[in-house]
Amino acid sequence: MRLATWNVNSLKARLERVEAWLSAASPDVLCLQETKMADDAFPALALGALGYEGVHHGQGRWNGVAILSRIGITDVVHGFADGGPPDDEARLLTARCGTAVVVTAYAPNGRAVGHEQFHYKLAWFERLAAHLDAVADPSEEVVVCGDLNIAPEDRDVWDVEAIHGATHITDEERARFQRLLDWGLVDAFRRCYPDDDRLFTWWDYRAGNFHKHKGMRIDHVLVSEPLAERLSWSLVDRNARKGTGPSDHAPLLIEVEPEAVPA
DNA sequence: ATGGTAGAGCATCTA
Repeated sequence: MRLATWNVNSLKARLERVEAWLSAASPDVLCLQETKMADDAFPALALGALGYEGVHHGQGRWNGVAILSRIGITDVVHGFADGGPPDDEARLLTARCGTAVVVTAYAPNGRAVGHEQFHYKLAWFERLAAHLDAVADPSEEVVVCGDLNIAPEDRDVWDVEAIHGATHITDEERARFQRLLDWGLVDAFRRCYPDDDRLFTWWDYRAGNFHKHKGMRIDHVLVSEPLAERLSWSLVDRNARKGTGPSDHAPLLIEVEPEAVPA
């Protein structure tokens, strides 16, 4: 199974690039974040023409997440299944694709440490942990992916001193990321590149940061052990961040070998 | 120089 996650920063503005990328990269599952559209604007026909079924959880101007799959989509859950009230913001979508439970997430940015939105971010990760308990078990095939808006380590940031005191790198946020790993998930990209620093998935549009390689690794694919033990490779497609009209995020892919079938 | 760009939608808000 080939699975990818991509914060597209508006699916409407990025549809042609998404279509071209699907054809070139040929993922079985593509999780999207920041679609910035309402459910009735989701381009199901255009994506269906490429062989992908899609489910979308949106609200209009902001946020919005989707799962595209050519290996089936069932058991769709919009938002949190933790028993709490509905989230005001469309940031979470869960579905079964083939044999895997796939959770796609667009975590809150946090804006500034101590800001109301920062507390919302921390609480949002608490709910995500409870959501995982409700929809999946780490002994099965589970993928939690998306723009988590956390750089797990200092080496996942271009210059940690330059953003000292900012969001994405605080101990509180990193503890929430670690909690996902403790639940039974493996950071697939880091497992493939244990010794490489400054490999990023996002670069600010401003000040030519992409070309200066000033970015962060804030998009992640976390997989349960049954998938991690069959993980073949992972990569960030930086070419998709180039050219005219890119998202500020690059797609992140993983490839998992098929489960061995006894002869 | 406390900046810069992009998207939604038409004044700002969010990132």
